[in-house]
Order: sequence, then C-alpha cells, then structure tokens
Amino acid sequence: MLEKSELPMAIRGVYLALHRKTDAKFADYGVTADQFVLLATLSRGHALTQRELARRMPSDPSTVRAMLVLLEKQGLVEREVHPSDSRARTVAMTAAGKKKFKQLWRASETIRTQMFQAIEPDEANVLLRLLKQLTDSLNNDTRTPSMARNA
Amino acid sequence: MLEKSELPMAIRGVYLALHRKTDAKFADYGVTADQFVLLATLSRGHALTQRELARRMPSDPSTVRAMLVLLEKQGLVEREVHPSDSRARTVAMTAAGKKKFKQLWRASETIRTQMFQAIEPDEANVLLRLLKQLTDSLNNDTRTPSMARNA
DNA sequence: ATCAAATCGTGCGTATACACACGTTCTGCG
DNA sequence: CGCAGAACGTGTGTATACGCACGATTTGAT
Repeated sequence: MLEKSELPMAIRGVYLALHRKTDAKFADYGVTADQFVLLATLSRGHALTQRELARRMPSDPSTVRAMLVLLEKQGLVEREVHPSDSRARTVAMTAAGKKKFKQLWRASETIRTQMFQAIEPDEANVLLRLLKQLTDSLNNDTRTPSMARNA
Repeated sequence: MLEKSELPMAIRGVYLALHRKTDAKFADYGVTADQFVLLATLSRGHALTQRELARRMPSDPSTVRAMLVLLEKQGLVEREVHPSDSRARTVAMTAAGKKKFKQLWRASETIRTQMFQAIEPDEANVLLRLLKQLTDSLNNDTRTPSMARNA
C-alpha cells in the first residue's frame, strides 16, 4: 500500500540530499551546486540569451540574473548585448569558466558514481524515463498530454 | 546511451516543477509548498521537538525555525517548552492549523492525481524504491551501504 | 508607417536552504 | 559533585526560487 504523499516527499528528499552533497563537494571551489548547473547548461550551448539559459536550466529569469552577476564577479562568465536584439544579452563562459567547469565535473564524478552504484543500469533508464514523464505532466497545464515526446 | 549528468538534472527538474506547481496551487491559501510539508510532518507525529521535526522533513533546523515563526504568526502552529528538557521546544498544530492542512490536502489532490496518471501503478512502486535507494546512498557518508534498509 | 501587444532584462520583496557561531541546558564520566 | 562535551534553539549571512512590476525594445497586425 502506497501512501499518496510518499512519492512527492521522496522526490523532495532525493533532490535535497543531492543538492546538499553537491554544495558540500563544491565548497572548496567557491561555487554552488546551482552555479554548476548553469555552467553545465552553458557548456552545451554557447551564446545563449539569459532567457534561453533560464528556460534550459530550468530556472526563473530573475534567479538566473542574480546568479550571472555573481559568476561575472568571479570572472567565469561574460555577458554581451545581443547582436540583433538590443533588449537581450548573450551569456558565454570565459576561459576561466571552462577551466573551472572541468574541475567541478571531475570533483562531482564521485557523486554520480555513487548514485549509479545505488541502482541497476537498467533501472537507471527506467528511473530517468519516469522522472521525465512526471516532469512533463507537471509542466503541461493542458489536458492533452500527447505531444510531449522529445523534450 | 545515458549522459551521466542526465539523472541528477532530471531529479532537479521534477522537484522544481513539483515545487512550482504546489506553490501556485497553495497561493490562495496563504501558505507555501514547504509549509505544507511541515504541517504534513506534524500531522504524522505530534509534539515533536524542532530538531526532530527538522530531521523528518528533512530540512535544516534553522530553516525550520524560520518557517515556524511565520506559521506561528498565522496561528497554524504552537510552540511550548519541552516538559523535561528546557532547551527544547515542542511544536504542535493548532485547531486552525489542522483545518488548514485538510484544505491544503484537498487542494493538492489534483497534483498527486496528475502525477499518478503520468506513470503506471507498478512503476510508481519501482520509482519510489529507486528514489529511496538514491537518497540513502547520498546521505550515507560511510563506504558500507549495507544496513540502510527500512528507512 | 503606426501602434498595441509581446518579449527581454532589471529590481524588489518574500520564502527557503544551509553553514556557522553563540548562549543555554543537559548528559555522562570521573 | 563537578566539569567537559554534546545537544537544542537562536541569530546572521549568503545563495537560490519565484512572483510581480517596470522601462526599453521588438514584433505583428492593420
């Protein structure tokens, strides 16, 4: 018998545990878990606008802005005005940012390893699929959950 | 092929989606998603100390304190000095708190329903198990992941 | 071409998450 | 009994999450 609030609570539980552990791991490097997420997102698509960056993280635009201000102070990212849209600003990692990201990736390797050791390889794929299904379901306000496929 | 950072990102993704949706749902009631978690925890074990409450949420003791101050202002919870330990304070829901919690539970029913419609019943159990395994793995600092069983 | 509507970034306010330091009280060992 | 160390709550500081409102710019429809 499955208590109806167990699943939401379990989701909250893993996320917080993961976040805490990652923050602790990165403390020596002067960055946070969420800043790592931002850098990782940048590393997969350069010259994003702040809006697009926020959409991909996913995070709120005003949150992303605050993070960018801090990361800019550390010299890890740069912002420039968009070439064709003077409202927008494009964001890119600096050389220092790329270097830092590599360090963080290596430092967090143990966490990912630990996670994948806790579950079977097959299960990891199932888990990933279920999490994405839940996310799509929660994000889609419409009552037609049909076309959410390749997100 | 599974990108190594996909699983952590997916966990982050569901949690944030769930949190946003819950916050939006509760906005009319003047409470937050996390305050609901606190009330739900209280409803399953009365007269907890702040520390024990924080341990069960799970959250940081100083975070819980801040939340309690706000909930106390709203008259949803009460704090009293512990009968045998004058350092500690016990927390309990007021009548208004219990009533509010029932309202919140009903209001959030649609979210839980939506989640369980997004996955198969069997899968829900698998998902829950995997999430707990991951949580245990992330919380255990020791290198012996043996005795984490019935958490 | 013009003007309303949408979009972008910014700034502000509130709530959460956590680390850390502090004073108080309790516990347990000698 | 007395005292060191642990445990509890408090307070502070920083980072994140998000809603909302604002000015500036771009877009789209006429």
